[in-house]
Amino acid sequence: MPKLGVGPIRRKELIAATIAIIHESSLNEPTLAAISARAGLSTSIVNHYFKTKQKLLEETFRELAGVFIGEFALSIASAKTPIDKINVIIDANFAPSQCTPEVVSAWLWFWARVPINDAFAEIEHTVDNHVVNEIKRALQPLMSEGDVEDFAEGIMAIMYGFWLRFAFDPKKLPVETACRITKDLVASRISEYQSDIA
Amino acid sequence: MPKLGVGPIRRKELIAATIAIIHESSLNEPTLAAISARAGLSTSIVNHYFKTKQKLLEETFRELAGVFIGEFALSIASAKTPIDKINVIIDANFAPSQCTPEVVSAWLWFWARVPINDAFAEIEHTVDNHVVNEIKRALQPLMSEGDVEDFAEGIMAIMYGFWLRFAFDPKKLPVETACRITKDLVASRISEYQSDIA
Amino acid sequence: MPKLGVGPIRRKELIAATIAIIHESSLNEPTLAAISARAGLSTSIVNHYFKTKQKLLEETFRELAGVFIGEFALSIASAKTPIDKINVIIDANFAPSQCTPEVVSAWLWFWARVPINDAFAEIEHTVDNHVVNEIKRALQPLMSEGDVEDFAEGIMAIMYGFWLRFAFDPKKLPVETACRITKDLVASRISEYQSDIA
Amino acid sequence: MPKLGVGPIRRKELIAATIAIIHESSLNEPTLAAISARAGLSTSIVNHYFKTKQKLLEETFRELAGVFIGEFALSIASAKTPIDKINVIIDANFAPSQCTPEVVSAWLWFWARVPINDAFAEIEHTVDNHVVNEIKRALQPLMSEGDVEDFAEGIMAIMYGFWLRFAFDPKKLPVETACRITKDLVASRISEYQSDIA
DNA sequence: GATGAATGAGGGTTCATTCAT
DNA sequence: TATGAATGAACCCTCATTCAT
Repeated sequence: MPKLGVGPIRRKELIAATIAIIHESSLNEPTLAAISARAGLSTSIVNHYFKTKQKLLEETFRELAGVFIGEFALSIASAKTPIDKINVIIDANFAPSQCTPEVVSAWLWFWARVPINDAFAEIEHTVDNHVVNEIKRALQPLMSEGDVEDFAEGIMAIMYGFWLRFAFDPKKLPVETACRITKDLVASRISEYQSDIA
Repeated sequence: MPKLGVGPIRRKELIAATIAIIHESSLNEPTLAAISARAGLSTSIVNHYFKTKQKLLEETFRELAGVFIGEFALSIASAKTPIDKINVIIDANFAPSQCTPEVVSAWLWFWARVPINDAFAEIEHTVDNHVVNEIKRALQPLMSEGDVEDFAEGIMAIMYGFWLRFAFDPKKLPVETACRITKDLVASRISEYQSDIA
Repeated sequence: MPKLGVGPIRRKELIAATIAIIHESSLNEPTLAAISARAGLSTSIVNHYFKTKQKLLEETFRELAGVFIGEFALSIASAKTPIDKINVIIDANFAPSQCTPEVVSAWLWFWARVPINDAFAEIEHTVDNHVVNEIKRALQPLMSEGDVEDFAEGIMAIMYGFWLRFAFDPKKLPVETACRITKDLVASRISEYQSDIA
Repeated sequence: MPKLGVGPIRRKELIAATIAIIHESSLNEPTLAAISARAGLSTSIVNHYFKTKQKLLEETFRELAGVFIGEFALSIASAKTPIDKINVIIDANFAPSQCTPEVVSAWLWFWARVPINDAFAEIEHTVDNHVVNEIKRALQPLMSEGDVEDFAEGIMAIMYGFWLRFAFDPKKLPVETACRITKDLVASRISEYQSDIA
C-alpha cells in the first residue's frame, strides 16, 4: 500500500473541510478562513495546495461527483429487470454517502453555481448525463420514447426534492423512508402505465 | 383607489430587483450594489427605505410568501373531492407566479438561510405549516394517518424537485409538464393505494 | 413683549438639542439625525434654518459663550476687595448654568476643536481673554506681575479640572463643594503669599 | 533579550499612530485610514493585528494606563513624609511622558468615552482607583477622613485642569511651572490647615 | 415653514490573494 | 512544507447635503 505524502492528506482534509463549511454556512459562499480553520491550518495553505479558492472548490466538486458515480456504477450491473434497474438507480441516489446534510448542501451549492461557473458546469453536466442515461436505458423496455423522457424527469424531481429536505428540513425525514416512497411512486406509475397499455 | 406615493413604488422596485439579483447571482449573497443598480438607484436608497439589507430581504421574503399564500387561498375552496383538492394544491404550487426561475431561486435562497436567520425562519414556518396542513386535510378521507404523513412528504418532494429544475436547469422543463407529471404520479399512487385496500 | 416667530423658536430648540446630544454622545461628533430627532423635527430642517451643520454648531457655541459672559458680567461690579473679586469670578465659573454635565460637555467639545476650527477659535479666544483679564485685574493689587500670571493659570486650572469632573465623573461632586475647595485653595495661597512678603 | 518579531513592532507603531491621530483630530473619532496612513501601512493591517478598531483603541488605552501606572509606582516608595509623598504623586502626574499634548489628548478622549464604552471604563476605573488611593494614603496622617476626600478631589482637579491646558492651549504652559504651581497650592493649603488645627 | 427623496463621500470590516520567509 | 505579513477590492452602513415639493 503506497504511503501518502503529506500533500494528498492535506488536500483531502481541506476538501472535507470545504464540504462541512458549505453546509454550515447555509449556501453562503464558504470563506477560506472558515475552511482552513476547520482543517486546523492557516489560510495560506490553500494557495499552497490549490493555488486558488476556485481550484479548491473544483476539486471538491470533482470529489463529490466521483463518489456519486462510484455508488452508481457498483450496483447497476447486477440488476436484471427494468424495475430492478430503476430501483438500483434509486438506491444509488439515496446511498448513505449521498444523503448526509453536508453532502447534499454541497451538491446544491455547486449545482446552483453551474450557470455562472463553467468548471462546475462541466462536472455537473457529466454526472447529469450519466444518471439520466441510465434511467432512460432502464425505462426503454417499458414505454415509448416520449414517455421515457417525462418519466425520467419525474423520478429525478422526486429525488432532488427529497435531497432538498435532507439538507434543510429539521424534521430529518429518514433516508429509507424517502427511498421507499420514491420506489412506491415509481412502481405505481409503471404498473398503471402498463395496465393503460393493455 | 389610493395613489401610491413614490415611497411604496420604490419599495416594490427594490424588492423586485432583489428577487432578480438573487437569481442572477446563483444563490450567492445578493449585494446592495447589484440590487440598487438593477433598480436604477443609488446604494444609499436602501438605507432610506429599508434601513438595512436584512430588512429589505425580510420584506422580499414576506412579499414572496404573501403571493404564494394568495395563490393557494384562491382556489382551495372550490374543490370538492379529495383528488380535486390535491390537484388544486398542486396547481397552486405550479402557478405561473411561483415557477419563474427568479421566484424559485429566491425561495431556495431564503429557504437555505432559514437555519441561520430567525426572521426568515418565522416566515418560512408559517408558509410551510399552511401548505402541509392543506395537503393533509385533503388526504385524510383517503388513507390512514401514518400514510397521510408519508404521502404528503412525497408530494412535497416532487414539487420541490421540480422547482429546483425550474430554477437551474437550462432545459427549461415546461411548468405544465411538471404539473401533469406530478398529478399523474399522485393519482397513480392513490388509485393503487385504494385497490390495495380493497 | 415681542412675539417670537416660529423661526427663532426652532433655532433655540435646535441649539438646545445640539448641546444635549453633544453630551450624550460623549464628545463624539453629534449627528444631525440625533439632533433633529431630539428636537422632534426632520433632518432637513437644519439646512432650512442654519444652512450647514457648522453654522448650527457655531450658533450653539455663541449661545454658550454669551450665557457665560452674562453670568460673569452680572456680579463682577459689586465686588470690592481683591479677594471678593476673585470669589465672584469663581462663583461665576461655578454658576449653575455653567456646571450641568451637558453644558460642560459642550464647552469641552468646542474647546477641543478650537485648533482645527477657526470659527470656534475666535469665539473661544474672546471668552478666554475676558476671563483671564478679569482674574488678572483682581489679582494685580495683591502681587507682582509675574506672580499674577502664575496665579491666574493655577486658578483657571482648578476650575477647568472641576469642570472635567462635572462632565464625566459619575461621583457627581457637588458644585458647591468644588466652589468651596477652589476658594479655600486660592485663599490659602494668597494668605501665604502675603505672609511671605511680610 | 528577546528579539521582537515584526508583529509586536507593528502593534507598537499602530498604537503610537493612534495616539498621534487622536490628538491631531481634536477629540474627533480617529479613523483607521488616518491611523494606518500615519503608520505608513494599509487600512487592512488593523484587522490583521488587532481584529477591530475597538480592540486597537483598547490596546492603546491599556498602553497609556500601563505607562502612567509605571511612572507612579517607581517613585512612590522612596518618599518619607506626607508632603514628600504628595509631591512624588504630583511629579508622577506631571512626568514628561504624561504631559505631551498627544498623550493628554488621548487620555481625554478615552476618558470622555468611559460612559459609553465598557472596556474603556474598566481600564479607567483601575487607574483612577490606584491614584486616588495613593493620594488618600499620603494625606491620612495629616487630616481627618472627610477632609482627605475633599483635598484629594482638589488636587486631582488642579492636575486635570493643567492637563487640559497641555492638550489644547497654544500658550504651552511649561510642565515645570504647572508642577510648581500645583505643589505650591497644595503646600499652602496643608500648612494653613495645620495652623487651623493648632 | 417643513419634509421626504436621493445621493456621494467616507467609515469599518471581510476576504482572497501575493509574497517573503 | 507551512505560515505570517500585507494589501486592495468589495461589502454594508452612516451621514451631511441638495433638491423638489
